[in-house]
Amino acid sequence: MPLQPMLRKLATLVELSSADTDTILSLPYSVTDVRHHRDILAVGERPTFVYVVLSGWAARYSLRVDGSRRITGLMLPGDFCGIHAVTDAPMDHAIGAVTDCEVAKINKKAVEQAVQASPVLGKALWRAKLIDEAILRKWLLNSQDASQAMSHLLCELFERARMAGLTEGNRFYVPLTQEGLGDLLGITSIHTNRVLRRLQEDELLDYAGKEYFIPDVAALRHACAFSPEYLHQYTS
Amino acid sequence: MPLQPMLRKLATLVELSSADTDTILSLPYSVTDVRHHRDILAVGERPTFVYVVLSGWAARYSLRVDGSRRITGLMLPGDFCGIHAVTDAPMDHAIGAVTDCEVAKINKKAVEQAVQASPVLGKALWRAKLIDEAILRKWLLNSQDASQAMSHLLCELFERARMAGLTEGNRFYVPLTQEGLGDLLGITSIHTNRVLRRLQEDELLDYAGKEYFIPDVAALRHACAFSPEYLHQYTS
DNA sequence: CGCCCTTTTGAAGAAAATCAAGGGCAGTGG
DNA sequence: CCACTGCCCTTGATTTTCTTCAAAAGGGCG
Repeated sequence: MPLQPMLRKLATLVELSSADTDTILSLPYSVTDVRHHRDILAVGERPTFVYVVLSGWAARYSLRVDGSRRITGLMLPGDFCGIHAVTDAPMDHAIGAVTDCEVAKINKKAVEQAVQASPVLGKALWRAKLIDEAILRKWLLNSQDASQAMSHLLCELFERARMAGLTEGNRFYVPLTQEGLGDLLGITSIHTNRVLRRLQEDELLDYAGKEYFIPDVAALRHACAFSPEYLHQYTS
Repeated sequence: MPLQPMLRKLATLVELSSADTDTILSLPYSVTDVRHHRDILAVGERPTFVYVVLSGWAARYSLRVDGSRRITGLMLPGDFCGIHAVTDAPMDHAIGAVTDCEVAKINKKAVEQAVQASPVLGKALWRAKLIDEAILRKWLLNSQDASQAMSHLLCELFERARMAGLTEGNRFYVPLTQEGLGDLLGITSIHTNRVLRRLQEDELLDYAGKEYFIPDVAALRHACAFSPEYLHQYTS
């Protein structure tokens, strides 16, 4: 069942009855393959679908006048975008595939009907949006100090990858170059490199290529005051 | 009618029928006065109301371990917060009054019922949230260069103040100290001062105390690539 | 093997923080 | 009325952080 990653994600947001699960699994969808660096949604486009990442990573990003890029959001398997479709508004930023991705397109009307049938689904969409917003606030909050921002980002990505079932112990894969990480934090790739090496020296982090390893999660979290609650505002 | 600012705001988001207006005006609410620097919602609190700012400015903020503050959102008259209430999640940040404020508290259940009665209201709430998110993305995007960030912020505030009916020509009032502006941009008050003076020298901006004047809106906008679409993703 | 992309390191320069201090202005109280 | 106080704005000097420029060293893949 291809929509499995979405179900997994939704299950972290709300408690799904088997009826809700049925509603979701009966959603009509089509799966598209998107090659890395290709856009899933372009600036100015008015999405008529809700998009769910099934495999791979995608990112919200904007380009500046000088050509530099800033990533303003990341989507891991199970994450969706284009909920935005409810508003008929044009995209003020783009969403691009970071790696080759499988993406499910679900018709906006079908989503609206599903929300009618399973109100808890509407609640889940709200929660997902609020988490997106909470993440943006954290990124803004941590943007003062590159080292702290990096540590916090890695804590966040580790946690999100873990929730998506993409970790092995304290090891995980981040399919971004150091330049990509820089675009996330708003620093140059050179500075990204130095910050990473520093964390490695301090034994808060280890990495080889795009494989990352956190020797001591508590220590890394402590270094950047990371507290995971904002990622799953799930309490019911 | 005290809820006037909220109506005005909603009218920028969706087209309200007179029935919708009636639904909104019949919402039960109570008005509270909040003194400046007091919290409307504290960290950890689980809001059971939706709060609407009727007069004054409020801000979302977080405190860092070192005591410094970062403002991650601003609320002008008509703006609401605590929509968040739908999720029962505890606040991961605080909302405080920037100036003395009048705030309306509307019971969460009443809001849910109003959304049932006037679905367009639900759409408006979604739009408002999406605009909050778009603003956060812009702040992140512009956080690279203090001068550009400041110009962009002032363009945004002018536009938002204008939509709320708080401007006189190109003149408007920003009830924040330079330290407050610094907390918005993530820079020190000293640097804030230098950036403002620079804009003044360049004749992109004039100010005296908290009164700001933009001699040439197009010029200021051009300097920071400001384009207002993200503020009112209103197209229907 | 050779090429391209990415990582790594060095050195110089710009942007912003920090440290330090003076000045204006409004409110308060003698 | 004036001195005092607190808050905010302003400016200068110094230090830290990050960028820019430059170049070398891996690493995967045709």
